[in-house]
Amino acid sequence: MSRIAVIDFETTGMTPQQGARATEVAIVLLEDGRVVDRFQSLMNGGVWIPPFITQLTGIGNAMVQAAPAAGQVMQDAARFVGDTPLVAHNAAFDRKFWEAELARADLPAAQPFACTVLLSRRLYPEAPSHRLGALAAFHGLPPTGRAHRALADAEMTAALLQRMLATLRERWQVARPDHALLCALQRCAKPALPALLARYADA
DNA sequence: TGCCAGGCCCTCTTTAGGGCCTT
Repeated sequence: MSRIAVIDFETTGMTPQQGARATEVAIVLLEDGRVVDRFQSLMNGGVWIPPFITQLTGIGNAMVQAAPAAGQVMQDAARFVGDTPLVAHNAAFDRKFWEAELARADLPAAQPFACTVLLSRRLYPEAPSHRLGALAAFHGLPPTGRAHRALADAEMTAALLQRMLATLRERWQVARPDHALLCALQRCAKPALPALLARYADA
């Protein structure tokens, strides 16, 4: 059985290195490409949320102040994920917050990440944009809720990933795409793509 | 004072620069 956890953070800024903290996390668990479970929580990191972030996400200071402590949320999130490999849209961003918030909670972060932006650039070079909303429109994916809320974006990323898994099966005859293939695919040079996927294709 | 990320990709590239993508 192939398990993948799709994760999305809402935060107060672009990077923890500049003091930004997570305000919400959502995780959608896929087994063999099907959604089987979800985790979502606002989280209180004890920081002020800039107005433009509230305008962007709809997450305000009162909401976060009433939320569980960030450390408790990360403990629950880490337990939910276990050793399941992770996927995110622009994974470099979410991986930094995953690692930073877990480190604050004295928890290890050993899960490998795959990135749907990099995968999309490989699988759909014809897409006009690889932003999450643009890809949803490009593929005709149904709406999942307010954009820039963690669960809605994680659900949309999961739907995009499901579309990618279907593309791998239908266009490239890869019967059981797994996280290891996604990691190889996202870093594979374009000319080498057919050879890589041929190795994974059903004989 | 002015600026502030960073990894990846593309190309009028490779002794580099600019755009994308995430909040």
